[in-house]
This record gives sequence, C-alpha cells and structure tokens, in this order.
Amino acid sequence: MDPCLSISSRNRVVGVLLPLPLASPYDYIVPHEIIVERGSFVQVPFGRRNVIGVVWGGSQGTVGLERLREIQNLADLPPMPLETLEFIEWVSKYTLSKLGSVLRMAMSVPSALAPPKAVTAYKLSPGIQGKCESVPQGLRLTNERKRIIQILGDGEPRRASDIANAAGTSVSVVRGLAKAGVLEVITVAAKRNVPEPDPDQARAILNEAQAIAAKKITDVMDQGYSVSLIDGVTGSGKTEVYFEAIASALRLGRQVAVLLPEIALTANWLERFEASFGVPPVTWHSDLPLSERRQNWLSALDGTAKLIVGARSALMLPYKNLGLIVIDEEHDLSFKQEESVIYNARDMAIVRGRIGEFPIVLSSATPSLETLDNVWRNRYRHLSLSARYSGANLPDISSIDMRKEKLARQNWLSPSLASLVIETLKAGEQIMLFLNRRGYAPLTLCRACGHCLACPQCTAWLVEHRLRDRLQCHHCGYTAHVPNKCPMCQVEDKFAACGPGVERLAEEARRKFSDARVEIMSSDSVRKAVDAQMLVRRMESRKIDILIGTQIMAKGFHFPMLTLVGVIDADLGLIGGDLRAMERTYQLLHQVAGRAGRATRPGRVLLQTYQPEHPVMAALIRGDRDDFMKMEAEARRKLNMPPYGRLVGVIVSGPNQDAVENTSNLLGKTAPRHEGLDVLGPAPAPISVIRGRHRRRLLVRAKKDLYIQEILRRWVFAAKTEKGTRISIDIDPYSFN
DNA sequence: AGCACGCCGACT
DNA sequence: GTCGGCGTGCTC
Repeated sequence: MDPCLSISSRNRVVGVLLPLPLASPYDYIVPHEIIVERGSFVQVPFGRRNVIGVVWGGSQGTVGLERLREIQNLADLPPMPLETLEFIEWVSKYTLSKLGSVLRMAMSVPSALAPPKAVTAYKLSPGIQGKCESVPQGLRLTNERKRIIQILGDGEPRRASDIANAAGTSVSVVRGLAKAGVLEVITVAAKRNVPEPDPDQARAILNEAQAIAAKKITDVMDQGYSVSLIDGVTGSGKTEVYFEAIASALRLGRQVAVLLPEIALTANWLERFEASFGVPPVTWHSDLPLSERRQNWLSALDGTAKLIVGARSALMLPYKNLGLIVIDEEHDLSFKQEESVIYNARDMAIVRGRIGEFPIVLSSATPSLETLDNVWRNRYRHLSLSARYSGANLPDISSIDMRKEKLARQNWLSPSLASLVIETLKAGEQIMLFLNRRGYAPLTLCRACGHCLACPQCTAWLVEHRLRDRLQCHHCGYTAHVPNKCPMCQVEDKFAACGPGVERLAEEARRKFSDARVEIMSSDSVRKAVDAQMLVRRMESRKIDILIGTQIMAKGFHFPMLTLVGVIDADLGLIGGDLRAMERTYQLLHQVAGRAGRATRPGRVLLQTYQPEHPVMAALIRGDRDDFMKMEAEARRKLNMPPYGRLVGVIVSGPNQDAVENTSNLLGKTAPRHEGLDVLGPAPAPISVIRGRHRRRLLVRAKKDLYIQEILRRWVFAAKTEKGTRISIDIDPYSFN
C-alpha cells in the first residue's frame, strides 16, 4: 500500500512520524472526533511518554491493529506544509539518515507545539472609558496616568511593559493604576507581532554592474526553479544585488530565507537589512533564546515571517510559502553539518528550490568548485560583479619568500613585513595580521625528555592558551593547567612552547612595535556576538592599530583605515593535503586579503610563504581566480574526484579499539565490487581518537551516475557491527578528520 | 530521544 | 546483603 496516500476521514489508521531517531512512521488509530490530514501535528502516546509528531501518510500496516494506540490530540497549529514533508524525505534518503532525525531538525522547538504561553496583561476596569472623567473619585490624575488611560481606551489589553513604553512611563505607574482599581489584570494568549519588511522602501542606488545583475535575477523571480550565482570580489556590493531579489520575492507575496555562515550573522548585516527594508529580520540560529525560537518557528509555519535570516538550520524550518533562498558566502564550510544528520545546507537548498519550484541565489567572491562547475555547464546562471562598489581598487597582493628572510628564533614576523608595519603605523593606518592558530603555542614539549603534552582523550596535542592560563584540547572540551613538572620524566620547569598562535604573535608585535595598540580577534577572545561588535567598534574608531586574528576576522568586516594585511603562514592550510586543501586555502586567503584597502586608501597584502611559486600563491598574486579553479578542476577530473566523482566517508567509531578495527575490517572485506566504484581503507582517521572514541574510516569514490545510497544501504546497513561501535555515513565529505 | 531492564562494584 | 553504574533494546 502506498504510504503516501491521501488521508480522508475514512482512514482509521495513519502513519505518524516522530522527531526521534526512527527510520519510519508508526501507525496510530485516529479517534472519531479527530480529523487529520498529511502534515497534521498530533500528540501520540509513545512508550510511557507523550510525543508530538506529524501525520506522515497512510497506515504502514506492519503492526497488527490490536497493538495500535490512539492519537490523543490534534495540535492547534497549521499542518506542516507538504513541501516540507517531501523535503524531509529527500534529505533522509540522500544522507541515509533516519527519517525521524531529519524531522527533528524541522521541529527543533518542542515548546513551540505546546499551547501558546499566557501573559499578564492590563485593560481598563469595567465602567472606565478612555476619558479620564470616568475614573473613581479621589484618584489623583497625574499626566502619566492620563496617558495610560488614553492608550488603553481602545479596549485592547496590553502588557505592562508595552503600556509603559507607549506612555513614556515606568511599569510601576501601570501597577499603581491596577492597585487603585482603574486597571484590571487579566491573562491573555501571547500574541506574536512580526514586523513586515517593505520591499518598496528606497534602498541603495546600484551601480551599472549591480543593476544589470539585479535585473537578471528579479526577471526570473516568478519563473520557478533556477539557480543564480552572484560572483563578485569582496566589496563589489553583492548584498545590494540579492536585496533586490529579496524585494522581488516579497512583492510576489512569498517567504524568503537567507542563509549566512555562522559567524556572518552580525549586527552589521542586520543593520543593513533594516536600513533597506525598514524592519529588522526574523533570525534563526542555535543560541536564539527559547521564547524567540518558538515565536520564529511559528512565524515560519503560519507565514507571518516574510523573511528569515539564519545559519544553516534555518533551511529546515517549515515555511508555509517559501519562494526564494539566498546562500551568502556559498563556499563557506559552516554550511556543512558534521554531526547527526550530516548534510550540506547549500546543496540541500538547491533541492528545496526544486521541490518548491522557486529560485535560489548563491553569492560568493570565491565560489566553490562545485558551483563554478555548474556555471561552466550552464546549469547555474552567472551574474558577475567585477569592480569594487565604491571604486576602491583591489589590494595589491605579493609574497614574502621566507627562505630568504632572516628570522631570529621565536620570531615569526619577517623583517620585510615588520618594516611595512612600521611604515603603515607612521601613516596612521591600520594593520591586520592573520594567523589561523588559536592560543599561544600549538605544541608544548619537555626539553628534558622530549615529551609533548597531549590530550588524555584524543590523539591531539594540547594547545597552550596563556590568556586563560590553560592547556586546551581543540577537539574535545578538555582543559588543564600547565603542570609544573613533566608527567613523563618528572623534571620541573623544562617546558618549551613550540610554534606560534595568535597570542604569541601579539606578544611579538607588542615587543616590536611598542607604541602600537595590539588586539587579538579569535573565537576565544570574542565568545559572543556583542564581543565581536565591541571589537569592531574599537577598530572602527581607531583604538586599535594592529589586529591579530584567526579566520574569524576573515569575513564581512569593513575597516576603511585598514590598509595592510599580513598573512603570517600562508602555507598553513596546505599541509595535510586533503582533497580541498588548495581550494580552501585560496578561498580563505582571498577573503583575508579582501579586508585591505576597502575605502579610498589602497590596500596591500603580504603573504609570508616558503613556496611563493605554489599555484595557490601564484593565483592570489596574479589575482587570477578562474585560471586557478580551472586547473584545480582538471586535477579533480583526472582523479574522478568531486565535483566529477562522488565521495562518501564511512566512519566506524567506538570506545574499544579492537571492536572498531574488527567492524571496519569487516566493512572493508564486504565492500561492494561495482563498476565505477572503489573503496579505500579502512584506515585510522587522521585524529584517530576523539573523546576517547577510536575512529577508523573508509572512503568510497564513485561515478556520479551510480545510485550510491542504495549501494551503501545494502553494504553498510547489512554489516553486523561489534558491540559498542557506531557507523556514520558522510555523503560528500568536506572534513577528513 | 527517553525510559526500563539487566548484570557487576562500594556502601548503610 | 542492597544501591546504582551505564550498556542494550524497545517504543505503533
């Protein structure tokens, strides 16, 4: 029987999918007094609990009628849109995740499904009208009190804080009136009030290239599915172009989702949106307060949120009427979720567009090879912005050959770069030094015995963070104080820090440029959005001369007086040599370089490298992205690697090393033999133990036309795993850790 | 995901 | 002798 059949009141049994790691819906009896349809949110008994799930389709028919239990309640909510159901099915099939796990991502707000929260509100007591004459005798009528009575004259109950705000008083005046019997205290259902963005508000005036790109996009906004790439250097005004696409979709009465990389959801972006559309956007990210989560989730479902901006998880919201998805910084790795349901929000957004038959807009200065290949094949439309918006020139990028520089021990700033820093300081301009390494030193060793301090639960070194006076493992939560004697040889005070992190680089900069004000920007120094905001303000108001940081500062910031960018170790991303190392390094260094010279003063970028002739450095210096990407594409094509072939990571993990080895060896032995498919491994993962779990991985490389999920299902799901081991499947892997 | 069931160490 | 650790298995 087709589990997706339409549901009528005659269906006495329906399949209900629960937001739990279950592979399929469970059957429930529909009681007579309840009428459900596909997508209905229902409360069902499950074991000894009650769970809210979604009516997914007809009966599965796998369990006898006598064992079925009844649906308890139909939630007072609009049903989950059918497009969302179809999308969840698709993501589950593609990623080989349990259907219920994918549903969980789309209903990540358990409290949203509870009845609306009651709030305390105030209204005029019976017998009192908006006119102040009607108040009881003996009540002193201050101006504050008069205004409050006037405001409540329309009969609409309001919360104390709203009344106080409107009347320009404090809440105590409201409470005072209630105590005097003029106001009545009642409880009402909390009302959501989602301000609507105005697509017709005056926005930034576009230059010619922007106007052409904007027209090309808005022209297809009502033409069903399409993908457009806005391709332009940093500062060329890509945001303004997709703002026009957003306006166009809003005019069509459809919802818009904008996905940004985690760290790009900044005050700056929100301010720009508000300036262009009159209201702040509805946001969605992991640390949104629960009440706001609930509100925003409901607003997506009932269609009152016209625009939602968020991190990758915003893709999974149950939009009532989605008509456009924008993916900004399309190449960014944070769109890939690496835990539980392993998926890439950029790729899944394309699928969502096909299901909903609406356009997708990608935006990047350094598009991924996947996206560029689609442009080259004419599957995606290409909208190119070549010049910087304000007419500023692109920074001049050159290399510093570290083989020729004379560096003292424990120094990482070359004399060439240091003299440019001094020159820039003298000119009263700002400097950014980029080093993609958190902490003080990546490695600490004992000079007496050579022992290196390592994490007790991971195969990784402990990183010294001097600002927090701690050793930290960057792969689990482990922290410890620096011991005073070596745990191996017991010799005291013989520890030596090896290599630089941003903290150590800051130390060197303070030593070498003693008059300069130096600050650090890393995920440790800016833990919250407000920290970043304050740091950005200090930079803008020129309270900082030299900003030293990790990749967190590579994106989205605009500092007009920043004219010199120094990359301390341009080769860092190339070591390890995974599939995308070259592409990633190019993208990251390009983004960092884009911070320099964004206003009228020209920018300079210096790359400290031991291999200035390396294709990545050469391409950055020549400014020839397309040439580099074509070359990279050719290399991948020859090896049948993505985007020309498909990769799948199969990771076996568990606390017991033998069990993990046995299970992974079994997978290796039973690996499918298939034309156009090969399996590498099993081999220990590069970080072979994380949080005490041993990990071994296999890598599948397959031709793109194979239905790889079916092959994997038959192979991996059939393998019997040894106790305690877990197998996870990573379709289209990005990380090889 | 939760919650119970079940089999081996330190306590009133 | 019990209380409780978390491994395993089930929920329509």
